[in-house]
Amino acid sequence: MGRAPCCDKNGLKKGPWTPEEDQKLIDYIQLHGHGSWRTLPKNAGLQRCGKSCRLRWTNYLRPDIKRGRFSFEEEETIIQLHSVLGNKWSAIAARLPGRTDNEIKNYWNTHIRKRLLKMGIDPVTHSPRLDLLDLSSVFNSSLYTHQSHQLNLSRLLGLQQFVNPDVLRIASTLLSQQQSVAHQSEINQPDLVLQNLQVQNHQYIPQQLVQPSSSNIHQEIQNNCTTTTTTTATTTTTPTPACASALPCCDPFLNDQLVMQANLNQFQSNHTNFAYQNTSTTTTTSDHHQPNIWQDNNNACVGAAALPTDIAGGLSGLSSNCLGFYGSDQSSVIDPYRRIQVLTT
DNA sequence: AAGCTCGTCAACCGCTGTCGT
DNA sequence: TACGACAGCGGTTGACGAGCT
Repeated sequence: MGRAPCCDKNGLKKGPWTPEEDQKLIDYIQLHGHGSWRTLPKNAGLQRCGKSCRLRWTNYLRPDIKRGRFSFEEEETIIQLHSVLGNKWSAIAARLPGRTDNEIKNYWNTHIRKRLLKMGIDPVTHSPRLDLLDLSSVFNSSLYTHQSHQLNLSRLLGLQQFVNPDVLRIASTLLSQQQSVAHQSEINQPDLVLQNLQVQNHQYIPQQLVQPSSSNIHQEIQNNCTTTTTTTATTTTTPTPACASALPCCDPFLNDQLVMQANLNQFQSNHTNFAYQNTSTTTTTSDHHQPNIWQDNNNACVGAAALPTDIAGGLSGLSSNCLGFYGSDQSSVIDPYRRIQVLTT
């Protein structure tokens, strides 16, 4: 049983604010400041709870609030900050003058999050959702040489920065076992292996896709969100529960998975190589005429050009959008727009 | 024109952290 | 140290409008 809602007490009013109520609140705060929100509504002659007054003021009536659509720069900032801060909306809002946490949260959930999903990017981790990919496409393509029924181990090793190392180890073990069995029985049947690998890889986060620790913001988050325990033997840093959402993890959003799987299926049928399709694009982060990568899936593939060829080839059956977006260097993780610039100059 | 679906966003709910006693 | 009051935060809800059939 949670605490009773404060507005249920004393029959206080709920729901949308009227212009008269707004004016009362504005007048009172301009004269006296908000002081104690608990006592404010009574003093201001409002039939509202203090919580409701505070929310109305901070999210709507405050004079320094900037209203209207988010600019491209604001959107870019939100994405960058979210990649580091996670769902710390108030922390993000603190770095966007005139925007409230509520506004940013709404904008994220209704605009940005959907765009990322459409591109095959996990909006929580800001990394490609490899856990949703069909690994059979990997093993049925260039990783697995059909003629010889042998696994291309060099290419498999090239995957290690994207795939759970345990999965790779199991993959190499099982496939080598299977190769010997298949060789004996002349049966090539990787299905059981792939089923196992798919499950194993489901929760894995590629390490190089974790944000770099060089930025001040990231350092701040590390300071805020981790507890360090030192023993005589080791020093371990663990995320505090409150900050778990800010750290890369795979959330089980089933709807998201359905959306992304649909997109990945589309990508697998539409994109069979990593060649950058739009090399004429030249852009800078300060150029207001730069193409909006959220609106163009092909533009989001630019990072793939920088992938090592063995990896790119090995992943030819995977979503080029997923891998291309962040590429393989750290800068692209924190700033996808700068990534475009780097690759096109 | 009516009904339906979907997107948007203001507002609410409940939990957590902080501070004073 | 324990407890209560309060402020703030993040997730969720629901009203409303636009677009579609």
